[in-house]
Amino acid sequence: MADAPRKRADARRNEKSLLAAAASAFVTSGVDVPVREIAARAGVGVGTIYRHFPTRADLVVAVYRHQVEECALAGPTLLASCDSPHEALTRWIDMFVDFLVTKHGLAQALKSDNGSFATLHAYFLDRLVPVCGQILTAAASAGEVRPDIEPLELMFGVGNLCIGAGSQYDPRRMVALLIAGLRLA
Amino acid sequence: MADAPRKRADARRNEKSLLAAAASAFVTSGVDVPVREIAARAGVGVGTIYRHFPTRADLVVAVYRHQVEECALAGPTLLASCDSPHEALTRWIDMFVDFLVTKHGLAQALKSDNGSFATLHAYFLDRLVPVCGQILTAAASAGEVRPDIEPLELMFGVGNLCIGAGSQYDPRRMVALLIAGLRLA
DNA sequence: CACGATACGGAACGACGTTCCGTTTCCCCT
DNA sequence: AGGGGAAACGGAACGTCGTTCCGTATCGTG
Repeated sequence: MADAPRKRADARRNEKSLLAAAASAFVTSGVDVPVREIAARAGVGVGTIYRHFPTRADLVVAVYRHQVEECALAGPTLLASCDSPHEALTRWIDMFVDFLVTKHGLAQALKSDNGSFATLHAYFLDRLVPVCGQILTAAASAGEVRPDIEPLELMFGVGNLCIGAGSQYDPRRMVALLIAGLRLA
Repeated sequence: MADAPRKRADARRNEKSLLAAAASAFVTSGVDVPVREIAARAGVGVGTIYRHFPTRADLVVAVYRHQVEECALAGPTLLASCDSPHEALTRWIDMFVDFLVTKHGLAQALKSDNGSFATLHAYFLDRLVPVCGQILTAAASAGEVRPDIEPLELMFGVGNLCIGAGSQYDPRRMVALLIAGLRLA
């Protein structure tokens, strides 16, 4: 695993174009944008997409990896800087919500058991669930929230609330309601 | 609008087959089951489906109309028979959740702004939102829940929580959390 | 029974995801 | 420098899906 066997120059170039094209296509048409359109924007053939990113999930992960990382790192930071674990939880969840709602159909894709999204699923969860768990147990230890809620289910619940938010309700408000329900009387 | 101009016998027969086939197909493959499969199960051509049910939503509405009606009627009943409006709210929401989770992809379809689901959307909302609103205002008047939550947003929130429940969490439990968040301290 | 109205079936079309392979491009080695 | 094999490319082709359309079959009435 020492040194990665350098890929060809055109391959690296195309991968970059693809990432840029996908990022731009995602914001205008959601993560469900047709493969052909991403290919067209990047000026490559569809085959090239599949070679670099075998599943759509791989592409989505690659595009959003940076932001997911940011969200994961914010967890410990918030926990250290906030007055109470509950405040940290609220702030972190808000951050997570903001991330989800700005990406059309991302949460949608996350819940899908479509198989082709399995990678996406796994990546997001592996990275974020432990962070959420850390904050959650801190808050539970402080007696601020119920101790019987798993981070996994909380994150799925929040994710699902963000899916359909559309214009029907304010996702942050609705999620806040859910978080309020966590509180111990 | 006096008397409906009797349809042909074969047309009525096919409509029945179609409803039965769709109902059975929905439970085994979700409401996203391919049109061709419903047609095959009913022993008719695809054209026949579109003649009877111009959009998929019309078919779904027809299949589930009875259960939606039941849910709508239960609202006033619960309100009258329960000790507190909040208990009625809890019970009614539970009923709604049970209805949603047993229909794969129904909530999914409900949130979709796909256009072809507009009818479905409208029907469910027209029928259930007023009922939810009635219970909600009763509970608010009794000082049991926050008065600033609209029935529409609550129902969407609950619906979205039911969408991805899958095996990740118990939808009733998660929805209960949301309802708990409604409570006034 | 015959004839118009009504309804039927499934071929046909366009959009999409995905695969596959003939062709092009790159990069290393001599 | 330049040649050859590996790596990567592009887009045609295939299967699936929703939807439309119209020639054909069926119904029910006079």
